[in-house]
Amino acid sequence: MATPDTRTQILDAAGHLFAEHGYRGTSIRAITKLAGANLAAVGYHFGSKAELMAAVARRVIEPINAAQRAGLDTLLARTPDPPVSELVEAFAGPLLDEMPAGDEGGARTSRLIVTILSDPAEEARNWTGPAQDSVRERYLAAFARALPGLSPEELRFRMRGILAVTAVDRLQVYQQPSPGCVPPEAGEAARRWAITFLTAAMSAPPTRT
Amino acid sequence: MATPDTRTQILDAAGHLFAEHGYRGTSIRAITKLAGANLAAVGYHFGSKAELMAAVARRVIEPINAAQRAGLDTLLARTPDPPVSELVEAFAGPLLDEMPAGDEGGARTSRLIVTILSDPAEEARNWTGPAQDSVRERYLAAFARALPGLSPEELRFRMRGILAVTAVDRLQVYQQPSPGCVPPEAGEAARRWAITFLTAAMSAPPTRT
DNA sequence: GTTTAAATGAAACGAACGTATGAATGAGAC
DNA sequence: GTCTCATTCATACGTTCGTTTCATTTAAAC
Repeated sequence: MATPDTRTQILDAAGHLFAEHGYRGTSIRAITKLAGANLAAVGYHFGSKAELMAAVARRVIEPINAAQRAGLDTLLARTPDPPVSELVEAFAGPLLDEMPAGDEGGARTSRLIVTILSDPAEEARNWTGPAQDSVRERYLAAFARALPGLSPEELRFRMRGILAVTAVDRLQVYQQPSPGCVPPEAGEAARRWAITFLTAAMSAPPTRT
Repeated sequence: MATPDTRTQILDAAGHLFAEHGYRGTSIRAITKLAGANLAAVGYHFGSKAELMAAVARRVIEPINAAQRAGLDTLLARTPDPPVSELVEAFAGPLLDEMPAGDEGGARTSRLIVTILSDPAEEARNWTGPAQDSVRERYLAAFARALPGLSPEELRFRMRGILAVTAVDRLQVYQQPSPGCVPPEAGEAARRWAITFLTAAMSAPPTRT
């Protein structure tokens, strides 16, 4: 296959290294070395390390956003009031698909998203762009219709719970001790476990006040 | 009040800064400056920056572990088979208590735990010590008795879900747009929301295979 | 008062970092 | 051939980092 251009190679290398060592733990030198490019290539193609990170984040998150949006469109085309379980599937499914358990690339994507979401730097809030905000608001409205008794605040809390469960899936805690013996079908199983877990959680009756 | 000793002042300052800017985003110079101590004090009292982080992590996590352990002891003293809701309360409660929403200190603790759990560095896995492992295994066993149909793998998945929901509570996503208008009672409300959310999730029937 | 050990202070070390600069290289246009 | 412009390259700059060193201070023991 033809080797991709320098810009793409840098994006790939940065995706690997940011996921593995975090934003601050990854140097431009390490990225360009892994990409087989010159040190100055990052400045030339992206402007700065922060803008490179933003490009990496966009490349990871945009397909997820698109799939979430398409899933909701499909649901709403069928009925104006989709059930909770299908909303959960449409919202969490793309997240789980992009980071399947037991898959190396999936673990990397998951770590990358955790890196993005958990970075304390203020600028990290602008890494993802405003596109996902509109998707979230649409799901928020759909969930609000499906869960009429829920206050907006508690609903936001639960939506954040979905994000937490899907994104933090790959944190090492509670992982099987021997990483080598993760069965190959664990990816699909974990996907269904997550849907079960989240559907039950979202469907819980409102907390009585 | 008497000013605490240098060691404690450094621990306090490090707790603030690690939570706010992450491990790599915080310099020893910033810590000692905030603590009003000399730059070399970290090396003298803790040995290195990494060991300082481990001390900070232990100080935050140990009370949570102790409360989790005590809660389970209380439950098991009453009945050998506590219901799921009470197990969730005993396990997640101390986590939520140490990082109440709407409270500045709670937000800091939450961010600190996210920093610890999400740090990609390998050494971060040794920041917390082995004490919490035994607590987790005990809860794992208690949940297994309360949820007899669940496979060990799915149970581990759900336990990780508890951790995710409680720890990631404070990630900015889905936060109210205007941070000033968070009602003061939001802390206690969020606590109950989390218990509701997690109890329903843990009580879900096993995913059919 | 002298001794001793713990604690603090000021200063420096080498290394790694992000970024900027200007020359070299390459391929297509004319 | 030569001009042009996008890209790549080697190199350097200034900063900040964690750590170390060694002198100085402090306070309790004798």
